[in-house]
Amino acid sequence: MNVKDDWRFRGLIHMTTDDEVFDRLSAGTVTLYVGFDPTASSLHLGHLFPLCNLRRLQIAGNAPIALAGGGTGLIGDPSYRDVERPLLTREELDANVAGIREQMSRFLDFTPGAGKAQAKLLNNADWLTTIGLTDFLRDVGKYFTVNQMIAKESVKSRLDREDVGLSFTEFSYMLLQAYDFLRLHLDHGCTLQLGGSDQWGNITIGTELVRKATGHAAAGLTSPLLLRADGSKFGKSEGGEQVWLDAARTSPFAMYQFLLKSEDANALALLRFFTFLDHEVISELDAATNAAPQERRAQRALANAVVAMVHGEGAATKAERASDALFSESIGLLDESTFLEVVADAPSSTWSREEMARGVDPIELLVKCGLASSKAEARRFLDQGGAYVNNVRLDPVAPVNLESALYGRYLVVRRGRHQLHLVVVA
RNA sequence: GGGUCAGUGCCCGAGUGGCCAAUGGGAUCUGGCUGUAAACCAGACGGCUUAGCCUACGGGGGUUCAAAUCCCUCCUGGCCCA
Repeated sequence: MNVKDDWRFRGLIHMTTDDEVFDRLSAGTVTLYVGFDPTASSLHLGHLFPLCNLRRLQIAGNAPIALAGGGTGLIGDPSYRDVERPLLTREELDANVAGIREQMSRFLDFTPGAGKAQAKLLNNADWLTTIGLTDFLRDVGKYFTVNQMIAKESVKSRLDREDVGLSFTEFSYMLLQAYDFLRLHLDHGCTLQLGGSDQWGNITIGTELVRKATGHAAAGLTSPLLLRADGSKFGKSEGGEQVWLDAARTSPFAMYQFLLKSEDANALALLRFFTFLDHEVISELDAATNAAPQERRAQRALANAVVAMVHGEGAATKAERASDALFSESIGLLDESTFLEVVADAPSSTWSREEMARGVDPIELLVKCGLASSKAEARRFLDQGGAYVNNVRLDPVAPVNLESALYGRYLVVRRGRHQLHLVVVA
């Protein structure tokens, strides 16, 4: 497959420093890298986008480098951020990088079996924390003028603000990233950096450094940022939580649900970004979405493909079944074992039979289940009709007792459309 | 170091002595409509033992019957000067 055609079709290209880079990518001869922040010990859905791009290019025969920003993470990228981010300690960063390494191997081939296209995971802390200040200023700093640095959009927007400043630490960030590119070029023959469109300024300063310091050509390629219809960032679930790739943090079911609920306008783009489906299949799903959006075929295909890629086929199938059962039938019609499988991912707690038999105040119930953070909030949900037990709306003043339990011992407590909690009566 | 402006609820931002748990917008949440979307409409949005009480307007102290609002001081930040 011609890389350029594929990337065009999928809408993965925002800007490139030179178009001929695609010829080299199609030939499968490029070593390329993308950086990411190791801000947690798990990757999240947002990280999956650049990882998919690396995977695509590795499949085409190119050698991908995932660069953990263990060193730049000590500094913080000011790009399009309102305020300086908190600095992580070296220990935290090292632990995070270790956690991420395992997850990446699900998408990239780090084994020698990949031959020339073998993937690497590097940490820029290895060189950024060891280079001397004077060496850095002499070998990197001398190639750039402050004039061009403050002309970068990422810096300019911060300088224009009247309430916050830009620390020198943040200002120097772009030089550190440029130095990464130079190091990877010198040590690994890396000639291309990928990134989101917000990274354009950082990337071009890197290609410039490689050119000035070595006389070699280096390229940059950015992809569009994933945004929702309202312009907010993609990847947070309701409640503003990240959708993690770690099953212990975000269950496969929750991830499936998140993707299934994608807006129509986004689903088709996400399908292109996050799956490896053939163009014909994607085009079919485009048509299906236009013809019958309510069937959400694109969303289903997306959710299935991504969950399968991250957690395996089995997890995807289970999540799909659970989704169908929970939202399209009455829960009470399921047999007990199917029921337990469906609610397996939901948070749960065990209550004593005596307590339940006495009857539980609905306010108490919501708070104890963690579905309301205070009694005032619980009261509000109840008054607004937003609390349910086994899909039956709760009466704010009627105690809940064993009568409403399924199989005599399960209560599926729900708040709003999607927040579930399973109460097991022991 | 000097001058000056600012710090309000998740965010932005009104409020310059009582009518302030604090206008407005955004975010968020719930309900409605739908397709478990989007958009739109309605409501909620500090806490509690909820017709009441408590805690809150950067921290501390003070004036006053009464302070987010006045005074002192400290902290933090922007801008200008040195």
